[in-house]
Amino acid sequence: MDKGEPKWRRRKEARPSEIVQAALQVFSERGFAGAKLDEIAARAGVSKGALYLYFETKEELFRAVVRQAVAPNVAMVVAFAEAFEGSFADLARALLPRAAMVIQATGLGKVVKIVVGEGRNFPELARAWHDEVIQVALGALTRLIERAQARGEIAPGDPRIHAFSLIGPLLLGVLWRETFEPVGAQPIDLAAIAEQHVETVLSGMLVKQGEGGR
Amino acid sequence: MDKGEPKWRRRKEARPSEIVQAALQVFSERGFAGAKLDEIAARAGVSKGALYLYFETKEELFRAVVRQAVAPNVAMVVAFAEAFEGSFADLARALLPRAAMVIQATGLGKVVKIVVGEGRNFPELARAWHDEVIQVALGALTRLIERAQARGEIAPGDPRIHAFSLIGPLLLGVLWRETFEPVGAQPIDLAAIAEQHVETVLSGMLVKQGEGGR
DNA sequence: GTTTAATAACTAACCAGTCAGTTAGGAATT
DNA sequence: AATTCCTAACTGACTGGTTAGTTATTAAAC
Repeated sequence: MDKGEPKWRRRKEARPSEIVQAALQVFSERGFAGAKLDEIAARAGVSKGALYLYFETKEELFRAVVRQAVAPNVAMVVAFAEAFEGSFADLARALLPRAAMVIQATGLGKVVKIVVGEGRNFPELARAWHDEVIQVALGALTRLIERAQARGEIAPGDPRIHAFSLIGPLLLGVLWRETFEPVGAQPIDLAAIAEQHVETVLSGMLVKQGEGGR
Repeated sequence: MDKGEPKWRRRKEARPSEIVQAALQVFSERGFAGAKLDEIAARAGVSKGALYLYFETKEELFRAVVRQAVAPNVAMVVAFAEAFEGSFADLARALLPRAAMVIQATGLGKVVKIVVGEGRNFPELARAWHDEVIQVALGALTRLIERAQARGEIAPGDPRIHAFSLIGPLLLGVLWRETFEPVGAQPIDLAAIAEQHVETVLSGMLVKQGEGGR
């Protein structure tokens, strides 16, 4: 035993992002408390000890996951929305399906689940997510709604609740897929939710005739 | 040390419900994995060993919590909805605020969080919740929507997605309160969400004029 | 006196974080 | 160009604390 491959290589630069990538996977599959550092290390191709050369604690590793793997995607969607020229209705019709896609492609839904489920036991997780994701995304959407209200385009009412009205069902769809489909629930199509719900929320669920508003 | 109070009493009938009650509290506060059986036992006024006289495992105890403490409340709301005489619009206007109230009063939101967050690691949790709560509630709502569609009262489209459109924002509100308010997020009023969102979803978010549907 | 609800001390397993030791790989020396 | 030295990236066995589940024993109740 001599010449062959070395047991490991020194790759100070590449490690952190590889570890973060592996951590995203394992956190997604097992949640925060359920994720084992040994498994993260194994998937990143290093030993557990190496993790501690780059990240001080498990929580700090999770924060790094949020910052490097999640926040950029959110920023992209927000930038798209803020650069959008056209009516709010058209923006909404473009935004929801796009958000649905990004959520599925990035495994963002799984991280949401972690934060929701373990926020109570690990408040730092909830705070990091709130500051880096929610504040940014929901804040941007709320401002867009306020502007559309000022233009007389959409109905009065708390703009933040309007934002909830828009994205709530999408989130429900995400949680449905992640939580109940694996145990036998009837599958649901996220893109279909996005499409139908946008039209519902923009023009209403009631058939137009005498009825209308309250 | 003799005459005085006995160290404990045999109360075969009362124990199970007391334990379930204590378990609901502790599960709510700490999540499933985070809840310690010692703490549940302490709050129920028994030792950990006594738990195992009535429940085989931690998961079975959780199922009992769902069945005895949660399902009856859901059944009540469902019964109310199915007995309702009147338009779907009026039913929705009554149902959402009522659901919001029940959720807050019973701590149901906290259990939702557990199921969402830990369903992946403990599939039995997700299955129990799906079978005893989701199937019942969402099934009933979907049927009500189908009937309203048949009467021509509400717009065509997948009735299940319509149901998502109705309750999604409320769920988002619940998760918001439970997850982000404790770490400094701007508070939101569940009743206000219910009220505004029902009107939004029934008659639409757009101001009526040339716009309308797509 | 018998039964059994209930206890308390126990075991076995798990896992975040530590640390003493190992080895890759570049720098200095020949 | 070959050899030696040095450092820090990396390993993997270990520790300490935690907790679901078990069991030998005790005492309440009839």
